[in-house]
Amino acid sequence: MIDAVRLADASKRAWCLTQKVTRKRRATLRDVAQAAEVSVATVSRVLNAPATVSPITRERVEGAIDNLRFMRSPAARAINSGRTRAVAALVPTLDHAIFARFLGAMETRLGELGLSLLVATTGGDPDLEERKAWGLVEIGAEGLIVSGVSHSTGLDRLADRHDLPIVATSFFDPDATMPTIGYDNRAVARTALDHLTALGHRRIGVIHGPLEGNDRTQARLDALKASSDRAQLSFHAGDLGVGGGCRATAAALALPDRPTALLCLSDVIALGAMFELQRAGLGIPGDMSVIGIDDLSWSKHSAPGLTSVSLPVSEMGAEAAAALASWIETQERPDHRILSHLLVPRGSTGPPSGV
Amino acid sequence: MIDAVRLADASKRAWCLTQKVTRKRRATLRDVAQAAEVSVATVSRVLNAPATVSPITRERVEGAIDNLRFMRSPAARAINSGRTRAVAALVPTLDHAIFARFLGAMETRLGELGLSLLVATTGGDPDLEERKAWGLVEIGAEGLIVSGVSHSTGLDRLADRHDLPIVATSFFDPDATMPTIGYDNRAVARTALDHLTALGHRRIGVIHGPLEGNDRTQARLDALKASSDRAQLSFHAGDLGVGGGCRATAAALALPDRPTALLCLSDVIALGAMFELQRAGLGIPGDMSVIGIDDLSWSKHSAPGLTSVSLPVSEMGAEAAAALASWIETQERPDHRILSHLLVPRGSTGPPSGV
DNA sequence: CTGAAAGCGCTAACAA
DNA sequence: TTGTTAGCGCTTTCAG
Repeated sequence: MIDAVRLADASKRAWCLTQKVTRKRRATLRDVAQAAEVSVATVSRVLNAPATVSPITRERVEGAIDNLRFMRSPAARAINSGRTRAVAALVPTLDHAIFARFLGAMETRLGELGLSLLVATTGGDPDLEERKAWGLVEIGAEGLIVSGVSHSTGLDRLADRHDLPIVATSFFDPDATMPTIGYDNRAVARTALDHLTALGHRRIGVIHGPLEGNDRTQARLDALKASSDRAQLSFHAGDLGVGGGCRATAAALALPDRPTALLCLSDVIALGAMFELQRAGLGIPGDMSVIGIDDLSWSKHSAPGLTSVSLPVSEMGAEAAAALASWIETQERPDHRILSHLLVPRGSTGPPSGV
Repeated sequence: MIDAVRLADASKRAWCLTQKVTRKRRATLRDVAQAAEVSVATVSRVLNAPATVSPITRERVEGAIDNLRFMRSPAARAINSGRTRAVAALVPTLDHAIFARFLGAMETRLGELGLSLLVATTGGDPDLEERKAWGLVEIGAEGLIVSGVSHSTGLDRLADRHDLPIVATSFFDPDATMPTIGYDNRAVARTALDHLTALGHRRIGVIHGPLEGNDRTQARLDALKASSDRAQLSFHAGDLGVGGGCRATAAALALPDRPTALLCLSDVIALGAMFELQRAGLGIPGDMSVIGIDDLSWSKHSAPGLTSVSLPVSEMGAEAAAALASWIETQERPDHRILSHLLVPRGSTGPPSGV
């Protein structure tokens, strides 16, 4: 019945000013126009270019807007502008400081650029990754930032099919089909190893998490294996998280020819290693050196401070956001970008005992 | 010129089948209809109710869809359905395990419910909180879940203005204007205190983070102060994070009449306390008991295991997601909901020395 | 089973 | 400065 009113000859302003819109139906631009006795164009103007409307009409319109508690429909705006102003990030999990930090930086940067962030987690499952990616696009993501798995072809299909900007992060690979913004995981691992060998360590236990669907861990491990002439390396896998670090470390300690240093592929794992060493009554770095990767915010505060390779995670988030935004804006695909890591030596590493 | 084609008499199917759509313009429903020689309605049907279309036409249409790499416009769908299928969460920061875990659980649940998650961070700033909330709604969030600050009136205005479903989490308050889903922070703090006093501690140092814009910390502190007849409490504030815990702990240790136990208002702070104690050469729990709140995933693995009050953070995320979804779906505002916490005694607490 | 046509709520020419 | 009027891309009656 509201429609009947609308369809009535618009020039004949015979409607009743005091009519109450049926409760629960949200006010539209037309309702406002009607209430303010102006055209929809005028209302649209006070919304988008207030300066072009005479103060007096503007006030009237604004009054109507307030009375009717009007809000523009995002969908209708989007359909006209062709833009939703939202992009999406796909990460394996939020329950990991490194991804959380990454997303935080990204969200902040996107906010500055006037974009909102959709977040979805994949649990490291390529299938889910693909499904969620489609879902995100279907609800309006203008671009995607993926972190983690990423080498799946599903995303390539999406990118191709939809001309969707997708940037991959957490690794750098100039040969990848989509732009990558990240660090060189092989170099990162080598940096850690170099630090240990430079201190004189020759028997080193490498403590790492699960490999499945984790390119980063794999790349680091590969680099280490390729450098195994520099030291005698033993590899110990654990589950995700601190617990995994504990168990893998226990395995390393049980070795007949125990390592003099532990190279942990993440700070979280290193924390587990430190706990385990403490339980074993081993001193750090006196009995065992420990180095991590990530340089999480607590690493500098541990006792002793954890030597770590600092990864440009926040920078990566911000850069990825900026790259994606510019891609969307200019239609020009951004270049791959490598970010540098940095060794942060602290108390947890020292020369092997007996040197 | 494409439009010229479109405007040509539609019944006269005189267009060239091999014409290539101008590259870069995304295919629309009409393009598909044209290519498949059917009406837009039919294309829409194969998209939304494939069963109602004859297999042969359907195949033709699907072929066209593939050829033209067609994807429906989310905006256009939303404008018709009135639904965006996205909700938003507003948290102080992502850089904190507790919020990350919360969001993770929420995203998972929302995914099951067919909703996507927009995430924005406020840095604990009420102004930013309000701005971001409006922004999220303006790009299409159908509902909001806030965590942290939340007592700002700005959100109430938003809720009122837009009839926007907003649920508040991380605390429980049946008198709040919006539905709250959370735990009783006062009870949580009392549980921790009870544990310590039951063990015989009478001088307890309370280690906490910043208060500004943090209702949860404030509520916990209030409860503690109200119970100060049970023990002699000293309060030590630190910055956010492990570092803050270290410094506040150092202050507590410097007290002339040193506490026998440290009640840390979060596990992160407790980690800082443990590090600091280790640096000071004090044994846990021999020289000093430590209890935290949160029961983060690493807490059980520390050396010794950290006694903590487990907070139903994941459950809270899932519940909040479900409540918001049902609110949106049924238009019925959900009830407040209180979730229970649980003391998890581990090795870091014991009777005071000398008892 | 299929098509024509009327919108959804808004923006943007183009006129007045 | 303001109004008229086409659409945006899709869904959805209502007829055939």
